[in-house]
Amino acid sequence: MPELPEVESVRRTLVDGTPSLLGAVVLKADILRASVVDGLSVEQFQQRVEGATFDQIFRHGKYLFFRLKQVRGTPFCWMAVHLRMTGRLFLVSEKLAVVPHTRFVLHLEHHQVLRFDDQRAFGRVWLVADPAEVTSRLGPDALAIDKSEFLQRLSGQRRQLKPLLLDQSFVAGLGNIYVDESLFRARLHPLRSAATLHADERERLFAAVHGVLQHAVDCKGANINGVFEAGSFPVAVYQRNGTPCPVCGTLIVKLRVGQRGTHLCPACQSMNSIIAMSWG
DNA sequence: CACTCTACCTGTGCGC
DNA sequence: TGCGCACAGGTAGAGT
Repeated sequence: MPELPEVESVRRTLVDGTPSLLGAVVLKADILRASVVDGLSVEQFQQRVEGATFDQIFRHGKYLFFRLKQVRGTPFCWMAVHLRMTGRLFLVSEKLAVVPHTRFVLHLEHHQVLRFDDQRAFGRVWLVADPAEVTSRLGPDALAIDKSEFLQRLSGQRRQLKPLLLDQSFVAGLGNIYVDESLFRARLHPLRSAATLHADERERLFAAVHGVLQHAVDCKGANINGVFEAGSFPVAVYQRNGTPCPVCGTLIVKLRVGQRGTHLCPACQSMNSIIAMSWG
């Protein structure tokens, strides 16, 4: 499940790798599954991408945006990519152009290809004139947001912390793994209403989100049962139900919150303050 | 507004 | 061995 740290790791690899995607010219676009292209036809996608040059890449939340300098029509367009559950982007030799779950391949100069694989086929690619067409629906990037803005956005919120942090219009980039890890680090129960948080708990939440994401970026993402082989971020609670809490040794438990598996330490992340409030 | 549910996908792992 | 099924989860959109 690529979330902000994994997507950032992809971006850095494409920008800083050898060769870099920056400066690469698209010779040909092969779409192996039409549904990967969203909002325009495969033919339109090919027509606009072929001949174009990658000249900028940035990330917002879990989206990657690639600026393409075009040869005809408007000077630039943007290719937006969301990896969703199982999507992966690689810059590799054209000898490795297709594997069983390859969804599209952009053939580049020098026998390189940008390859998009996606076992579950939820991932999507769009072409937009302006990234704001996508980012306007999103909150600030969860790693870029500073404390004052985070606290400002948190004030007035009354929703439970788990669905709130998963909501990409609140902050963009957290998914199920890093929400559970952030709430564990903040010692906050996922069912707590944001309205019940004291000032010190609000600051703890910001510090936890920022600290978890920064650490995970430094680790090039997580490693869940070997799924993200590139990353080495050690999860404390995610899918670790039945194992001891790394802080207190209490067994990690799993709940369902909304439709999501939710993992926590029942001792470190107690609901005591809520119970105390209800006892008045 | 807040929430719940469904659809979109497919590999995995379980019980029988 | 193999079948059926629940499950994993990000997001959009519909419904309560």
